[in-house]
Amino acid sequence: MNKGEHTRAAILDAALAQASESGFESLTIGSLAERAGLSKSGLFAHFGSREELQVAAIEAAAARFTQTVFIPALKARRGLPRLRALFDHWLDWTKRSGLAHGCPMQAAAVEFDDRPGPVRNAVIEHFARLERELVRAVELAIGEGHLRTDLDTGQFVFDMMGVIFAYYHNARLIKGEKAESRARIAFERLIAAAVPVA
Amino acid sequence: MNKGEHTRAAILDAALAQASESGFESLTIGSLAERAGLSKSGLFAHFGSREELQVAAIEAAAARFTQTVFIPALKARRGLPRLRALFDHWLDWTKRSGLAHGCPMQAAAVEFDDRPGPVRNAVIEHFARLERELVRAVELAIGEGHLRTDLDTGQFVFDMMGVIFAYYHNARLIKGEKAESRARIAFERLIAAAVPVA
DNA sequence: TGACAAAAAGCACGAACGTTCGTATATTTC
DNA sequence: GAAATATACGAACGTTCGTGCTTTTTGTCA
Repeated sequence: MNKGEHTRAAILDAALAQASESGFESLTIGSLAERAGLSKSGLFAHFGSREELQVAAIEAAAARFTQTVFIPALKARRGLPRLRALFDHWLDWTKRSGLAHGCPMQAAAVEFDDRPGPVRNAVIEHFARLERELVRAVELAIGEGHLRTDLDTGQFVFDMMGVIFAYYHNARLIKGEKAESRARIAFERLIAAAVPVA
Repeated sequence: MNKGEHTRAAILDAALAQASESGFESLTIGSLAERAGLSKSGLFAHFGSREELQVAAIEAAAARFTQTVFIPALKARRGLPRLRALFDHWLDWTKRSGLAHGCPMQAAAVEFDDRPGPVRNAVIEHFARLERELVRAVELAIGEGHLRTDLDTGQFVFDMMGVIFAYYHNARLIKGEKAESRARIAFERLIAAAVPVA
């Protein structure tokens, strides 16, 4: 890896940490340069603009999400076990990837949902891909006979995401200790309602 | 109402609209003054600081939420009908209260969940109150015999919030047309699992 | 209507914003 | 080792940030 690519990666690491703490809007050139131990101009040279930096940060977050949630889940047997693994890894992916202060993707989703532009497009793309992958995982579970053949896969994924969102809200804002157990209960009930009858 | 109180209310109206569009971080004195048709200093005089302005905006949003969601729901019969009314009003409260670009509370929750201070406290207080009220509504439904007596009320509220969050995510970022129908299906399934057996 | 208070504007400040530029220092390539 | 390129820096740009002070306008009420 080049020197340049290396520092660029280090910058994006710092950017993700900062976005996790205080959101993407807080991702200013100055503060990020200080955190990364670079001058403003030195950092700026790696990206053509602040917007490009934000897009790069989104993409880095997406890559890390894939690495932390999807790749490890492939080790589980396809079908329901893999779906459960996806859920498990998703629950604690921020902790596991050093972003303990919150999911940068969710922050970006809320901050940019009404601001058209490249950043918003990147966020939308990530969530669209995520949804596709989840639907596919559910379909695989159906194919394995683990879930009902008449299951509304889109609805299942919708419900699953709701559980995750509620978990993050509860765990991060309210600091509720029951957040995790409640999330697991909710997910298990989703599954219970989706398994074949008898 | 005094002139001062009147303009103060107008400022907070503008603040909520702006927070709905672009989040609380975008709530700068300058841009808000322009939107409200005041000078920076004229607006600033109504609040001692930007932070106080943000807190006031949170409280204004909370008040509007109560006005739009809770108060109208009191017209429904207590118990399950009122719970359904709460859900319905919650789903479209942003549209109904002129904040079509997103729930300012959710924006604040995500932006401030890791930034201690008065703003964060105000957000936490609102959600704590909201949760208490919801739990109470569920308990009322149990008391009326509409829901199971052994229902875990905290879990039910957790699940309900998940549905709402998934709805807002889906409707606002992805612009999914199915968001509302899926939210209703999910909520009805929550209720179906919570009604007394036979 | 005149006096006094309240409200808004005007003006200025230091700091931080994103961005550009010229220059120095590493690093790579020959 | 020399030439070429990559990488980083420091200074400065115009703008906007939040926030003080002072002055002017506007309401309010005796």
